[in-house]
Amino acid sequence: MSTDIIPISRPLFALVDVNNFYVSCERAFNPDLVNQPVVVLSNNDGCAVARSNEVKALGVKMGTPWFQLKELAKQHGIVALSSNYTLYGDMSNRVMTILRDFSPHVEVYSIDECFLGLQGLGSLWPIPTGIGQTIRHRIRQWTTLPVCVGFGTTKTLAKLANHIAKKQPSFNGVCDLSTMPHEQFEAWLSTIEVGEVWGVGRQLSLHLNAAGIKTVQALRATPPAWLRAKFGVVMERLGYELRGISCLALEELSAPKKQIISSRSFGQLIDSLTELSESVASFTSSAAERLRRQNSVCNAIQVFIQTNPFREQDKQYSNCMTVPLPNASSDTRLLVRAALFGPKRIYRPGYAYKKAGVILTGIDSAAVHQESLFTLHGAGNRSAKLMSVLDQLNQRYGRETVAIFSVSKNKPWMMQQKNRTPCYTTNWQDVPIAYAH
DNA sequence: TCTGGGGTCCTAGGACCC
DNA sequence: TCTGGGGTCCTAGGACCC
Repeated sequence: MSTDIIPISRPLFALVDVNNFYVSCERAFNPDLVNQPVVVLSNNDGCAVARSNEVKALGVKMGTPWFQLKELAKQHGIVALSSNYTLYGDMSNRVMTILRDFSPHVEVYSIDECFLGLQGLGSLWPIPTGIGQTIRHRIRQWTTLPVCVGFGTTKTLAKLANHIAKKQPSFNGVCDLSTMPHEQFEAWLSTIEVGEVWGVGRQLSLHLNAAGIKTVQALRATPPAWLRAKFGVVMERLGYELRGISCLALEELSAPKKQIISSRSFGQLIDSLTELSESVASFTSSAAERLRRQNSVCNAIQVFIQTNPFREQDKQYSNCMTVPLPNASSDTRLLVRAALFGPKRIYRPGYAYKKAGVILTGIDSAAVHQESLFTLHGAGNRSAKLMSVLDQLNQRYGRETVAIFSVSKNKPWMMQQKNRTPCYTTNWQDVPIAYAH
């Protein structure tokens, strides 16, 4: 069979990935950075979250704290830049827009990665590497960004192909595993460590290695049923995907988020409740903005605070609390007001806080599989009932002793002296601080 | 002394991704 | 001195139901 015609029925995926994305974005607007060793730093200039090839060649790992790099930076003239996420988001949109010209089936996987579904487009793009080079050329020309393209009959294989395209200069940025002769295919897989496979992280690598599975080829040769028995359904799926049986579909419609997190490490340690509350208010309002953008409502906010775990000499403390909203809402003022009960309850004086954040949960009730205390639909009955239960309890035991922390169908409440998260209470004002400990 | 089985709902925690 | 900020999915196990 000729390899340059793709049968209509055959699934084919492409993964397009921008090289060193944040660094490449910075270079687009400052050509002096080209060919220079460059890193982009995280919030507070804490860690290197993007590295140019020159920096990678120096052995700098992703996420290395900047203070550990300063000496190396001085030696090699590494340029360090603070991150500019507005810029990166804008550049990302431009790339995705260009990619939509190549296929109607697009899954934006992350800020710098995109899957294209090419099934049925064989007559339009008979040779995958051809479309790959066209994509590279056009994105380079229109945005200056360098990309690599990988093709495979499953998403996992397309990811792997992209990895090969990046590492092996001979591929010129485009690798097609779908038409590669079998011996060559196996040969490549045998050179790649199992940890490079999408979905195999540090822990799984260790366990796979212990079982004698060290290369991608070895993983591919392992019977999926055995993988399932030993590692679970996720690894089984990976096994099939590596064998060219597609288990992961293209997700063209981005589903609304099931939780929205807003959190930050502080540049300086914070010890006052006032400052903590201000941060929590600002986190909540930015999370609420994202909530409204996806047309969701939220019925519980988790607030968390913690000290700096890296300072082992300090007294450590971390705590969190889930604050319910009886009526689900996306109104910033309501959400902030509710969220502010969190720090009030869990704050302990005498600690130096390093990080805080909020998590909006119970959002988009149709998509949430676990039921929260107050759901948007039918909130009336249930929360009214709960309120009355709580009132009775409060009368009976006194307001000092009762908080509702767990609710299910046939067990409407439980008393809890010392709460664990999530702590649900319908009467924030009156639950004494001690119970939030 | 004997001490079910199948199902649901919920949570905590672990692992992974970029 | 200085150590990111988002997310997802899966599993085990407890509580509860009939």
